[in-house]
Amino acid sequence: MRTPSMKGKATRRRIIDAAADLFHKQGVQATSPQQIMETSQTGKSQLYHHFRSKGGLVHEVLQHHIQSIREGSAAIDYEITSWSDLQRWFRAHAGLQEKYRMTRGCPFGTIGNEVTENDELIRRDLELLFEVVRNKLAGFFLRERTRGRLGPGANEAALADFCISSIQGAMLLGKIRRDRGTVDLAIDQALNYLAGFRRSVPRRRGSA
Amino acid sequence: MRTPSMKGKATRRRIIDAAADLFHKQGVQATSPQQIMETSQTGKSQLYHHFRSKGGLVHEVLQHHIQSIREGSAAIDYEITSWSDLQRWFRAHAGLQEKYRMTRGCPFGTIGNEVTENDELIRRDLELLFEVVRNKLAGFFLRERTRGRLGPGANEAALADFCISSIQGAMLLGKIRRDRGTVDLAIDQALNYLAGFRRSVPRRRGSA
DNA sequence: CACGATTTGTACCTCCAGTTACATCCTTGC
DNA sequence: GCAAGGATGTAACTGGAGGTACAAATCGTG
Repeated sequence: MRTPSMKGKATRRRIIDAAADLFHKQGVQATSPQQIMETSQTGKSQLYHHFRSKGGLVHEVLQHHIQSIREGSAAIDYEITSWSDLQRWFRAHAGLQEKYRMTRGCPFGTIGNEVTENDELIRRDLELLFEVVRNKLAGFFLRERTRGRLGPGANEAALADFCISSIQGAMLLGKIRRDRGTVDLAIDQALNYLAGFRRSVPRRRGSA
Repeated sequence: MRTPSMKGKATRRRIIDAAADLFHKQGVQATSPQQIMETSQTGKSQLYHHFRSKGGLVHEVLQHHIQSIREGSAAIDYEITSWSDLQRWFRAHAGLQEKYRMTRGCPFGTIGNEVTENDELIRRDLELLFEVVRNKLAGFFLRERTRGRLGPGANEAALADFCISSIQGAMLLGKIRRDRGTVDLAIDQALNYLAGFRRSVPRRRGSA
């Protein structure tokens, strides 16, 4: 495996995409090599040529997710620069879920849920993934504070975590109930809470 | 199977307890009949004598959870009659998680996350379970409103769902990070939000 | 105690997840 | 245009998940 070549990279990519979708749909445990092969139109040899094992594939899928978030090519936009962006970020999750007729949860949460005491490597991948997300959100809150648009009494990381865990809980409940209304309501409440920290910029006059 | 007898009931109970714990620990998919047999000190014949299939066992485990919640014998107390009870309810979840060294999530959420489009029966069980929980919480909020201790602008069911999804999200993130601090912070924020709806009872004077 | 029903033990079976081995076909850099 | 090694096809293997069959034991009730 010295120079990975075009065709190879394409195959590898197809496998990752297929696996990511299947993991999202039914979780890691419930997804067999067979299904991944069929969905990605590949054979067993490709699978094990490009990836050490199923666990290795999970790792690569998560790395791919992380990369997508970082470079802004993910299904959801994590570049938040305004409160309405934040709203959009929340609502995009509900939209994603609806796209799958409320039968799926969060792609990351679904995998995270399956982590056990023995999956230390996967757990760390997920930890990193959620840290990237948190940083995106916390970055926004920090900028808002800098501009005087954020009230006191909460730190940025905590607010970011609140966003993440709210959306995770909402999507889980939404999937169990197969009901978008549940998700929308939960999002409304989260936004409601966050709005409490919002400060309108004082008319430019007294500096302070 | 006309008259289930003492010994039989005990065995059945051991199996359900073992399965519930294993499902909580590692999820349904990752739990094999073998493991359930070992943990519950039973043989394969008992398993399939008392339960139709693995799916049937999952169903019975969930029914057992529902029953436990209803009759107040669950690991967590759902009888909420005061705001401090509500606080305790939240914190009990963090406590439960810590008991397992932050390696597990919520017993119900863990199963719920594994539900797919094809598990309609299990999904319904979980839907019911979460409705029972919601009713417990909503009941409290309703009583508070009746007594004039709840501000306007939110309905009881929505607040109850907010509690549930907050705790679900928090426990998932806590498990991924293996960090209780995350959970505690998330709970603080949820309580913070809820506190905004709390009204102190007006001095008993003007009726209305 | 006898009898039928319930409970348990033992053995077996099928299927497929997950993986490896190896041969063959392609790519591509020189 | 030809090696070197990357990409793919085919076959096979192991282990265990999930479940069935049936006989033996045990219970509990008249």
